[in-house]
Amino acid sequence: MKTMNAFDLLKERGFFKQVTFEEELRKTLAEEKVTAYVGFDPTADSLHVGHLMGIMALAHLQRAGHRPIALVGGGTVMIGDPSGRTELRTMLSKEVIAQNAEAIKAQLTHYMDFSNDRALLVNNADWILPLNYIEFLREIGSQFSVNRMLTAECFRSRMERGLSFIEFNYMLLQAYDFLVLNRKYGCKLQMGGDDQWSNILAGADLIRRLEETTAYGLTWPLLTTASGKKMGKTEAGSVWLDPKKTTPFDFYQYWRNTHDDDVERFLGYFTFLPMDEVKRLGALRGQEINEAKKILAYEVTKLAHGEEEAKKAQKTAEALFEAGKVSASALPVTMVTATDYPEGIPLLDLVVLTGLVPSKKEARRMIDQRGLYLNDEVVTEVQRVIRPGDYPEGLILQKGKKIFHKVEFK
RNA sequence: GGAGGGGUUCCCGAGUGGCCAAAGGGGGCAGACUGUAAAUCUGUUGCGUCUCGCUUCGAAGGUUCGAAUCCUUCCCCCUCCA
Repeated sequence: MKTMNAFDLLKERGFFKQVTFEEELRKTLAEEKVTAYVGFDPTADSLHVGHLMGIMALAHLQRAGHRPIALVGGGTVMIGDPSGRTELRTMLSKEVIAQNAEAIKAQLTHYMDFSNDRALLVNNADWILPLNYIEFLREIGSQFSVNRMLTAECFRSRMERGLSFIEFNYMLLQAYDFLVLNRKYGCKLQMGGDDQWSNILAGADLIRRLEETTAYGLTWPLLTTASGKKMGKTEAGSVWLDPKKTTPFDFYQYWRNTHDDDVERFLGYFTFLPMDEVKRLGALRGQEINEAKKILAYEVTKLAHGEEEAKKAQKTAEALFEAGKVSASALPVTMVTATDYPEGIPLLDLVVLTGLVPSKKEARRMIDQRGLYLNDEVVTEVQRVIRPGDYPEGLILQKGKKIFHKVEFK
């Protein structure tokens, strides 16, 4: 089967906002195996949903026969990208960054194949940390015009608030990354969110000047949900790819609750479903679009956590919401040692213990407002005490309509 | 380095001696309505042994019966000048 041009594929799936030399890039992607990279900052020991655009862009490219490089910004993270930020980033220690990079690689392997150098993972700490300041200034710094840099959007917005010199250098380092990857691996394409546009251009320019060869840049639209919220953030914090930080069930639920207007876009970005299927699902209206949401949630969860977990999450969700049954295996569980509470444990304490609410005060409020359920029944008695033996099978606490937590006794 | 302005609860922002756990908005949470959607409406939003107590208004001291509010020192941020 003749595969589609990778450029058209990305464009069709929505990974397209700005691009350099569109036709030329398209041609290159048709004619040769292209090495392309996306950078990820190792600010935490797990990637989260906000990184998924970059991951999927690389994964789609690999499936179209090209070679992705995932660059972990272990060096640049020590500077902090000023784009879209108003504050200096806190600096992490080298050890922590190295650990994070490892964890990130493990997660990336779910999405692409790193065997036999079919995809590469590099850490820019390897070449940025040893840099010599004077040499860097002479080789790289001399190629940049401050006047021009200041016209870049990412700096302009910061001119009013102030911009530290260290942040001002971020662009040079990112450009340098691209140059290094170009020299070492023949990397010709850098991709990123649209906030990265000026940094990507800087890199492509630098390569053109020093290597006298063309390098390309492609950005995708910055991802916000239809309700204008930042992608991947919930009240509970980020939605992580690490199952220890965000359970597969919660992960599934995050996608299951996608806004109607986001469903089609998300299917394009975050699944490998063929586009005609994506369009069909996205066209569903009213109650029917729930089908599309289930498929979205299932597919995305499958990619992140594997088929088994995805099925489990889906089953749990169906049992909970459709059959109204409270049983279910994929819920987060808290174990309570009965012997620690010979008199029984006050429900208020139990709710706090599960992490459903941060304080007893809030637990009280929750009960007052009839927002807490125990095994499907509204809790009305604030002072209720759960005695050992009351629920030998364990019990399920529910906060509001959608948040469930299982408690088991031992 | 000089002059001026400012740091308030998750965020923005009012509050200049007691009526302040601190207006208002945003956000969050819960309820109603629904499709596990959106919008809308209602309630709620420091902690606890909860008609009472404790902690909070950049930090530490001080004045006072009483301080977010007054005084002292320190830290940080911004603007203008150099």
